[in-house]
Amino acid sequence: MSNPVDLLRAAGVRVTPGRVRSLEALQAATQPMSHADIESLLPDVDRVTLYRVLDSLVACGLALKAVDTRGVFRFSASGPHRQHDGHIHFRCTSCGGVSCLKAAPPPPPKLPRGFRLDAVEFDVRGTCAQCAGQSA
Amino acid sequence: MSNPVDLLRAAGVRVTPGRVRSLEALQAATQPMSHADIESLLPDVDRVTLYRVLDSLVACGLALKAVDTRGVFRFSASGPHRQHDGHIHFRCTSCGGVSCLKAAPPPPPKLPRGFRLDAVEFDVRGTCAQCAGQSA
DNA sequence: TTGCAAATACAACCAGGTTGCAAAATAAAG
DNA sequence: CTTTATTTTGCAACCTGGTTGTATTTGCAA
Repeated sequence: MSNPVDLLRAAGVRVTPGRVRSLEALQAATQPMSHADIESLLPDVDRVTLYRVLDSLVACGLALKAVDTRGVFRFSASGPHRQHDGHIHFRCTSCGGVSCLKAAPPPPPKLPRGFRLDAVEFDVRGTCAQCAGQSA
Repeated sequence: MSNPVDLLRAAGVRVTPGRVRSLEALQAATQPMSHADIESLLPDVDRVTLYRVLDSLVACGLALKAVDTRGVFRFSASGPHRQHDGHIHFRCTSCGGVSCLKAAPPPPPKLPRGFRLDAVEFDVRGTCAQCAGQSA
């Protein structure tokens, strides 16, 4: 049951063409996509509507939002099993690719009084085997 | 020898008022600062000049540039003491601010064969005490 | 002191993202 | 199948952070 319509219904939000198509696009993607990426895939969806659709998907937990190194937001479908929670990401600075490492992330540190924890992200940056081989 | 003028000279770049004052501001700061933060501290420095000054400091290794959770660039002095190396950053998803936690970062994980490590970043995201208090 | 490369100020511009509001569409009740 | 309350869409305008072009000024080395 991972088809967009059911997911949207289960999340308790209205099922609209824009949401269905955006969610399909996110699910089909192999990398987090920027607003511009998705817009070029769905040229007949209004620019502003797309911003709001993406935010609504994030709000109901069906998508994740993060900033890339240039300060641009990128969105990805957050699968039913929260598959990107609980392990470490390796980001290749050469090809931009993301690999998942098997190792478990470290435990969250203690926070000062009053701080509220949402998420921890352990990002490891470097050069992946392929790119390292090519430059050698 | 950590005064701005000497640092700039040692880095082989021209010593200008804008660079000296910006570097002083970065050194005095306890957190990475956005362009807007620095601008409000140095109101008589031109906006565009400040952008170029900050980029020049990054280019010659005297400052570090990173994006916060809202996609805004933040700058910090990369002193000889590398004060932002060796501890964890907390990024507030509400105000975009960055705080330094006392805890030491976890050791880097083992990488698959052929992968080359450049840097690890342990990012903790959530709501800082100030923002949490306001929303309550 | 002079000459020139590098830095500054200012205006215009650009990209990504947000806001306000009228018109259209969803989904639930009758 | 209608009606109705509420969301969502589409469009225009707007905002913030950041960049580019260029004439003028400044740092600094000869």
